[in-house]
Amino acid sequence: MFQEIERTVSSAIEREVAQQFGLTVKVALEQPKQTSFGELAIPTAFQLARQLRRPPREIAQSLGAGLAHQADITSVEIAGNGYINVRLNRGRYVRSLIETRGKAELSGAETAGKIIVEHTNINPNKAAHIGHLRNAILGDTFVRMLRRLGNAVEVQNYIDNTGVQVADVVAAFHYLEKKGVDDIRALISDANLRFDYLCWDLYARVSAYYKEDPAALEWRAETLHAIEAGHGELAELGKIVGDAIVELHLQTMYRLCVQYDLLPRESEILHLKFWTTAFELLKQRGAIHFETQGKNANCWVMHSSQFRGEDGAEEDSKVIVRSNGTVTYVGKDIAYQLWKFGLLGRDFFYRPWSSYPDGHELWVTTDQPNDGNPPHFGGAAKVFNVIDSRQSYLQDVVVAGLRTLDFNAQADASIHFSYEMVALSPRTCVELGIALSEDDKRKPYIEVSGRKGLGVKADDLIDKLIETALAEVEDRHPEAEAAERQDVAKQIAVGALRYFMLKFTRNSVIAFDFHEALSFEGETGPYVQYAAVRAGNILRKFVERASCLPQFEQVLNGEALNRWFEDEDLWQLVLLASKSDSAVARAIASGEPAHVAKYAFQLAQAFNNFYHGHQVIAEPDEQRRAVLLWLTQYVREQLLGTLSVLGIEQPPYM
RNA sequence: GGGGGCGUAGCUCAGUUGGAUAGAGCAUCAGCCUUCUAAGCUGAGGGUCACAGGUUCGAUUCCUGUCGCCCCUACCA
Repeated sequence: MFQEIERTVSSAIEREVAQQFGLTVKVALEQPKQTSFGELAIPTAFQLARQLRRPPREIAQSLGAGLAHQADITSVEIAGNGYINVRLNRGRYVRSLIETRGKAELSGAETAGKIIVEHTNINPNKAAHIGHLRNAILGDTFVRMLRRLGNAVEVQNYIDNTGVQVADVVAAFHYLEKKGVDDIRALISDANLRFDYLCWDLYARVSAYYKEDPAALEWRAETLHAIEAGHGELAELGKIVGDAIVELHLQTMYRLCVQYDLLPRESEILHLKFWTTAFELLKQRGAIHFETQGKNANCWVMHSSQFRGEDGAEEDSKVIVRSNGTVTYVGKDIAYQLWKFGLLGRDFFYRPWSSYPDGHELWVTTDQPNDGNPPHFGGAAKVFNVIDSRQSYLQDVVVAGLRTLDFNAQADASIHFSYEMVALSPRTCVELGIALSEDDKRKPYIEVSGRKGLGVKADDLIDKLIETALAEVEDRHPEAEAAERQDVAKQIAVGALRYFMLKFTRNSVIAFDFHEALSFEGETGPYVQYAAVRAGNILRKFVERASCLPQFEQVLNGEALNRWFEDEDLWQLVLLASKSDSAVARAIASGEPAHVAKYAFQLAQAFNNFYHGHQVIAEPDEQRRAVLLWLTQYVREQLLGTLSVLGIEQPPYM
């Protein structure tokens, strides 16, 4: 609704500018600094002042005059040096909110064609940690944002099941632990241990072992070769370990309401010759060269001038094919990126991996034809890769690959949706029993390291959050059934975690702190959930006592609404609540899911304010009571809609 | 050395493409539960927007320089 008005107003001003001054401008609207200035502020006069060499105030006056006759607007004022401040007709505005209730208000897809969002992408060789949570929650929320505005989105979770990290754990099982296929199968099916946790420790052990005995790195090379070839016991082990851990990762993410459409696997990129095809293309185009001397001798490399500009030094070149003939991750990623845009001329085979409880099917790539009827995957118009900012160099290489192959439009449509890492606060390290040097203690944060086994596992954190939430729930609702309390605690825990990961903007390093993450007060997910629960309680209790809600559409006409919404607090609340889609649109434009989180918090805060200032059920005036009830219901719906964009559920009680 | 990011209240962070009196949470202090649940609300204190220049009607925002911190610069990803 708000967006509609914004569009009307900005195009009206654009028309005025064209008519009066013969100029074409794009009018951006602002929110006035103070609510008393009105609902919309137009700064266009400042923009034109320079070009027209006239005082901004004068221009504003002349532009504003053209707006005044609009039915949705009650007044247009020129303020300050040249702002045009617009006040909306409150009754009309609220009336149309009541009338459009329930009708979907899609503001139009941002992109024509399919959008692929790739996120999570955890190496399937150990348990997920909090850094992976940030990736998945950021990616999943961005997907929900895009879908909310009507975009067609496909979610892919790329599985690097043939890379060095998997190879290291397989080598550890085989060479260090002397375990075979049957032993590993037994470990995976053992209900008394967590296979991904076991691999977490094993990965740290083998990494330390390599450091002490570099000759053992031969194991890695051997294993990588076997996995790439797809034959022998090492390859078999790789498959078993990878699949088992992928399933555990999916379960972890599902706890946080994160779902995927497709698991594209690196093994198929190799076995279906995706890489071979891409390799030929890259060679033909001269995108990569075979190095005969220097430190990269016998490797196929991409010269840094292609992704770093002309002055890139020779030694900054990126190895695509190693001297032993195996492909690096980047090489496979170029092939994958080409496939995402439908540029490779090849496709995967697919089979269902599993079904989510809501019936949604998750597919995985295979190298053999299968039964079943997979949807059409790939062929996107735009691709978002949710990958941490430390890998921006590699993402540049991938895009440079596309560009060298003359796929410029697709290179431009390849977006590295980057975010900063999740590190640990020194205080949290101490709590975890991690020894810190004097230098470390002075640092603002400590980087986690999978190789050192240093970090907080995702499931441990989720468990701890649930435990903390459960204590609160039991305290408040001792009468409720245990299973139900557990569900509520889980919803609160997930709300807290998702909000925590979303409240920071993407390029801010999160210094993870248990104390902060476990907080359910202030700017947190549970705060927002609590506001929604309170709104629900009012409506529920009212219905319990009065049997049903008033017929708002009949009881509340525009004239009455105009009168009741002279109350500034009520008006500001409904206005803010009506901006939820606008908030999502802005957040997509800026690429910041944090903006949606912030909006949710502000709306919850405004409602909590209202809650304290107004008695809804006890309101004696029948019409005013209807206004308050409608407002409660409307805010609740907008709050729940926003929470669902954030992937946060509403508990039945708190 | 090269590339990128950051520096805003005691702490953690927002700040809408340059705009009106720089905001929030936490922490601290002082208040508010016989009410639709206090996971809440009200109020107070707390700022040289790292520093110095520049661009202009106007700079936390853009440019240059300085200082400090972080990441990348692997035949790991």
